[in-house]
Amino acid sequence: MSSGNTEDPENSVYDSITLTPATKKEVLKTWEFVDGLLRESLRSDRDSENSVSSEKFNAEINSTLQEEFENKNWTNGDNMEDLLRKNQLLPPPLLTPYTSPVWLAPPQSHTNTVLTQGGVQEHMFMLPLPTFTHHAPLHAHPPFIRAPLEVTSNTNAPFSLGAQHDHVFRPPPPRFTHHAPPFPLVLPAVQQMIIRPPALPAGGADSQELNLHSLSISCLPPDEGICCLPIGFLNEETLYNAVHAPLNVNTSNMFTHSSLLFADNRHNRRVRDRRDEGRPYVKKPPNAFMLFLKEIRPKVMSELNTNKSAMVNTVVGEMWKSLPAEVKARYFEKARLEQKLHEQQHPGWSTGENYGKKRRRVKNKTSEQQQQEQQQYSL
DNA sequence: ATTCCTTTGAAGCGA
DNA sequence: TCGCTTCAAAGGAAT
Repeated sequence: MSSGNTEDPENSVYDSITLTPATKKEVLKTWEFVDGLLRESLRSDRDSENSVSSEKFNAEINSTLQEEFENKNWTNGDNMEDLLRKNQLLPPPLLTPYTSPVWLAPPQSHTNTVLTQGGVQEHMFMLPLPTFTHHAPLHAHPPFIRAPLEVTSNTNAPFSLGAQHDHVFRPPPPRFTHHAPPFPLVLPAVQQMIIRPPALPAGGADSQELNLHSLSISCLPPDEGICCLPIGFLNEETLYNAVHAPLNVNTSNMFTHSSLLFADNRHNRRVRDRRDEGRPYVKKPPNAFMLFLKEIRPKVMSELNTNKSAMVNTVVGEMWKSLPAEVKARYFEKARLEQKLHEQQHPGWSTGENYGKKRRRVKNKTSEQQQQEQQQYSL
């Protein structure tokens, strides 16, 4: 590693790489932005409110899982396989307190047998396996820039679980590699970083919504004459407008049962194109990182005062890698639900249907290859 | 007008 | 099975 003075990050980063003082300054300033963002996020979204959010989130998750179970949408075997496939990335969905696994009693008519760490557990349905619960890592990996890096625990400032799921740790001394990304994150030594995932559900304690990416369950006020007015169809689904009956058509209140509303016209265009061919373009469900990205992007953009998504995504990517597994697990679980929902909404659909539909410019391709591709697309 | 950039994870595809 | 490619989101930048 570098022989630079790690106690003076601004001057030691790094002797082996030529960096102008301006670049160094900019990089450090950038990190201050990120640190400030995270601290502000921690301050503004604190304690009890988030606790309720977590409980709500867990309740919704458990409810959905129970429903899936009762409907036999999946089995214990499926779940175990899924957990095993994801290795240790699926500690239990419950978040606070981090002490006992979640137990869901199966319907009386079922006499399920599930495997636990200690052997066979009968007549109980457990999510997830306690094995993963107890082995969930209790420390965060410090953020790092790029491979090759040896990410080691910082014994001077061990990771600690703060209120709810705040995670405090000290980043390692700043490092550059020869493959530094365009937007390198350089972490000044001894600077403390507080990462807090967005509260779930996004609406906070008072929210009446469980916001899955592909399904927003809206609880309308019980009275006040709100009604759902069918106003058309979108991708084979009825599109409703929530209105004060019988007048006041307000397009801002539109909602639909699924995800096929896109704010970006470019994406709408793609959907339209596919529909014109007789088949709607069904997007693939988002993975865990995409859900995290979608939630935290607005805050990052706001705090960094930039609209450059590529830069923001790089920052969020570093944040994601810094999240402890038990926090990531919430997003993996949410992504799993998204996928289940997607399967139900689009039976028989596979990601292969979208494969190769996007037209990309490809670097370093021969003109012959590009010609072949163009011929393919024109078919 | 269209594609790239940039991230991680899931899945398809060809060898 | 393995390694590579594509696509999910997003919006400014590049083509």
